[in-house]
Amino acid sequence: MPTRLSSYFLKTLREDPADAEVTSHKLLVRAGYIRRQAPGIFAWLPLGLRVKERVERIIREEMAAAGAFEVHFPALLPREPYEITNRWTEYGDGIFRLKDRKDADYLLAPTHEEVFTLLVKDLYSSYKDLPLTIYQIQDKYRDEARPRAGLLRGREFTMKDAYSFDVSDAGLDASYNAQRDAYERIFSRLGLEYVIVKADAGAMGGSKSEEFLHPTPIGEDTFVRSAGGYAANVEAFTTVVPEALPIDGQPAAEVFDSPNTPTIATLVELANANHPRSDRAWTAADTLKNVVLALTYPSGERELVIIGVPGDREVDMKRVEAAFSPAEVEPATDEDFKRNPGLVKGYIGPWSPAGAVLGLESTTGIRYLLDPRVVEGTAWITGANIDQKHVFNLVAGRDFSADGTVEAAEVRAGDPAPDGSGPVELARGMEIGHVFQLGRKYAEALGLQVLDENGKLATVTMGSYGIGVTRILANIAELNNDDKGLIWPASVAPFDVHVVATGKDEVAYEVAEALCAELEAARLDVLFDDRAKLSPGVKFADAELIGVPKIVIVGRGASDGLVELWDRRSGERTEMSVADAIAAFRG
RNA sequence: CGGGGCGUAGCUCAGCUUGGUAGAGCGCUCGCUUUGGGAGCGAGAAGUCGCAGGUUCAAAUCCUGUCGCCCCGACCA
Repeated sequence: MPTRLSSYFLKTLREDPADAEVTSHKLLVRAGYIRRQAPGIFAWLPLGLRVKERVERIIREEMAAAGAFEVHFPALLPREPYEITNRWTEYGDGIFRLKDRKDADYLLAPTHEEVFTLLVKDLYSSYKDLPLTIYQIQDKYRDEARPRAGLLRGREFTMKDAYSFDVSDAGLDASYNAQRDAYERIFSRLGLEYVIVKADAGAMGGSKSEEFLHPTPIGEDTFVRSAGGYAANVEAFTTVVPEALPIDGQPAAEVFDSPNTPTIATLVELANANHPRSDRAWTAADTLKNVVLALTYPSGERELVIIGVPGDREVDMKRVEAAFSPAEVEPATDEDFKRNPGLVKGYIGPWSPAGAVLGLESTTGIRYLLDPRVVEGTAWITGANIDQKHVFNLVAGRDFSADGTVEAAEVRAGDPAPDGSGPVELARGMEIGHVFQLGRKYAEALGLQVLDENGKLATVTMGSYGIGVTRILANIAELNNDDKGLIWPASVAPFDVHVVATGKDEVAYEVAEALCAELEAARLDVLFDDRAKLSPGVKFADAELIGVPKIVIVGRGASDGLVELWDRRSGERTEMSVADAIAAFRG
């Protein structure tokens, strides 16, 4: 039986909801797919459920093809497993916590690594049982500081999360690649463009991590890519190290007076005015900016570190956070400066007439890390560690050295890709999938070991693989619409055909009824607009809003056995016989 | 947490500056007409103007506080 609109649970809205900003949110609410319950939390209506199920079906098919088994965990979990891995604490305000009647702590799971690990530990003891990949499609809960954009960043969202278990690193690679391949097939079938970017793996201690980003202006992640195929998260981008320059023959360093130079621009201006260079003017790129940061480690230990970057580049806090993770990073405070009188605020540099205050021969004991571009033989204008004095022609490797390098400077369009594939551009993307080699972190913490072929206990190595189901759905909606409404790709459309009966002639309804029966017999999901006493304009507008890609209009030609095939995407309407219409869908 | 905007009928909004009977369009109910692009006419139902205090003869409107929502940022996989 077709789904009849006259009695379906559906109300479309004529106007955009006031609380929606992005297209997918507006249209999904207007067309009756979802309703908001609380910030970032939505109810799913029949149409929405159908699309969600279709997205999930594609994922299930590809998971099965990749040899993964579906399981299902509760969203409501006890505190203990997360306590063992320290994530109860690490997640901070990011998780929903609650207590039962006995005052015991529970949480709504933000992700399920712990319980999957424990499940395998429960049941498996031998290497012969591995490899294993299991997954679930489950609602996740994260108490986001700012949910936004409807389904695109919710506090409740549906995720497919898979976990692989292997004895060997090679096995993990294979499991990882199987999931990665499955993701490529899934996104291709969904018609979602994606780029695979190297992701920062530091935070979770894993060895390898890649994100699937869907390029879109409303994306929240900035990534870089080159025409030659390089793609990376900004945090994971590595700077191309230039060739070292000869030190011999470079002029000696000179200290100069530099009062009132609060910015790099004023410093450059003053240097050009008072100490011009013969071959070319000084620019911001000739200056070395030294920034003092305070790192706070999870242990509570606090460490100052100074990073030096070319003056024409800002320090990118996201990159810095990634570089020093899991430490928290903040700018040094006035207190910090007071405790370190060797640091002259505004005039910090890796050198001093009185002896090095920064770098390897540091007298301050503060680590000094440099941007990779500051290679041996490069000359810089930088602070002299004396109030109101800077120094120029300060040569790396001759006049100063550092304790290492750090990826802290911002990435800019035009920077060379590290793999030599050309200059990069910056683009916005939204994370729709993430594959991650976790390694043995969780297995170690939770004691997941199996006997190997030598009868010795071996700690299992794991991967975790996530796809944001509801986010994918929103991205598809974001991509497939026009000013009239949604236009679903056939692979995820809530119905295969939308039959609209219209006109005052009873025959139209009879012909439409028969047509629906034929289409159903051909195993198509049919939505039948059988609403009588409703003007045609309303039905057409609803059909366009709902967005089933194939529409059949049964109206004025019905008594002659003619119907119109209406392609929602192209807008094209073709009149044909009922038999031809059926044949078109069968073919 | 910082910045901005908004809370009035089921929905989208006007009214607030300058205090004086609570409004429109859509939706909903009933009747008649209408049926290829969100129909017409007529008759209706429907709101503690977010909440609390204050000023005033009188508060949707002015003042104070508070709660909530949306957006930008911070944060976040």
